[in-house]
Formats: sequence, structure tokens, C-alpha cells
Amino acid sequence: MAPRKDVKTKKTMNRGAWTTEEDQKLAQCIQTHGAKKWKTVSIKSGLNRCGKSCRLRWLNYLRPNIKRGNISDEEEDLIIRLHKLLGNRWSLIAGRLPGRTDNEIKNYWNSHLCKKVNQIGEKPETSTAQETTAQDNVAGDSGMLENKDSVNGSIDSDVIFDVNEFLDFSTEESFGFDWVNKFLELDQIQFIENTERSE
DNA sequence: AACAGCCACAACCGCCTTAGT
DNA sequence: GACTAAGGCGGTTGTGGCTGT
Repeated sequence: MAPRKDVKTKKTMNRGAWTTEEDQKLAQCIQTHGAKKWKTVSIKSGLNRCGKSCRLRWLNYLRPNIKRGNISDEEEDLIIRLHKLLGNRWSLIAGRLPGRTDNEIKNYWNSHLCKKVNQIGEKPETSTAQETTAQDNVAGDSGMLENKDSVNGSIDSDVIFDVNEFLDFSTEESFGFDWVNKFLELDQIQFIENTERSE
């Protein structure tokens, strides 16, 4: 494991809430250097912030086309179902919700949906390590879902579907809600099968 | 009006993965 | 292949605002 340089420099770096001036500097610098080379951005911007901090600020706040607040019922339902499928893979879930950030979804889950799901009477699907929900069956032991060709084998079901298809964000159309209908159908079938099996 | 408790959200921390050398 | 730096991610914490007493 590499030495933790960010820890070493922690004391000298500016921390805490971002000012509008910092935001402007960061946005300008990203326009020039792009939103990829965060080390460069942090240096060139003149902000006394580490690259990780710049990245987070950009992704969660400054990035264009970010929707803030007012998560719709449709989005909420989608988050719940995606969480059931993917577990705490916030970045993947966020990838299916245009304009939403992983941090926002994570916060929304922890503050709203976690309780909501518990209230419904289902098994809590929180961030805890001991969770043994369907997501584990789907995601597999490795926890690296995206590296698998398919997760068909880990689901005790005759339902065949390719999760990678759901996780393929390369196409424009993948950002619509159409794909959700497909998943919801499969989800429903799985639920029925599991119910029958447990009886 | 003052205080306490709660909630939502921004930001940080630490680990893991990936890319470059 | 080994090592290092940087990026990415999920978990956690800090804090400001809101609400109830």
C-alpha cells in the first residue's frame, strides 16, 4: 500500500466549508484544465485544497446539470429498488439518476429511505456490514459487481438477466427510466419465486 | 427568548483500485 | 513484477438550520 500523502499534507491544507470565491476559482480552473487531473487543478487553482477535496466539491456541487433537492417519487422508488439490487453502490445508483450525485443519494438514503424501508417492515437494508439481503446474492462475495461477466449464477432463480446491461452507462438511452421497467418486472418475478420457495 | 434535540447535507477520512514508471 | 501517485468510492463526522419545549 502506498504511503498516504493526503494524510501527510492534511495539516497544511485548507479544510471545511467552501467559499463562493473558492468555488469560482475551482470552476475556472476546471474549465481550463478539465475535471480529471485533480492534482493539477488543486495546484493551478491556487486553492489550498487537496485534489480529492476539489474533486468532491466539483462532483457534488459545482458540476453542471446537477439537480438539487426535490427527489421525486419516481426517483425515490428507483433508489429503493436499485439499492435492493446493488446494495450500497452509491456511485452506480447515482449513475442511473441523471443529475444526482452519489453523495446526495447516500445522504437521502440514510436520512429518509432507510427509515422508510424499515417502517414498511422489511429487513433493514442499511449501510451495516452484517446485512445479508438480496444485494449480497446479487453482488456476490467479491463486492465487485462490475467486474463480473454476469451475476446470473449467484441468483438462485431461473430468471436470466445481465446486470451489466443495467450498469452500462455508455449509451444516452440508459439514462431514461425505460430500463427500470424491465428491471422491475424481473424484480417482481424474483420476489414471487422467493416467496413461493420459502413457503 | 433560550435551550435542547433532531435532521439534512456538505465535507472529510481511510481504504481500494488503477495507471504510470 | 514492484512500487508509487492519484482517482474513486463508501462510511462517517461536523455543523448549521429547524422544531419542539
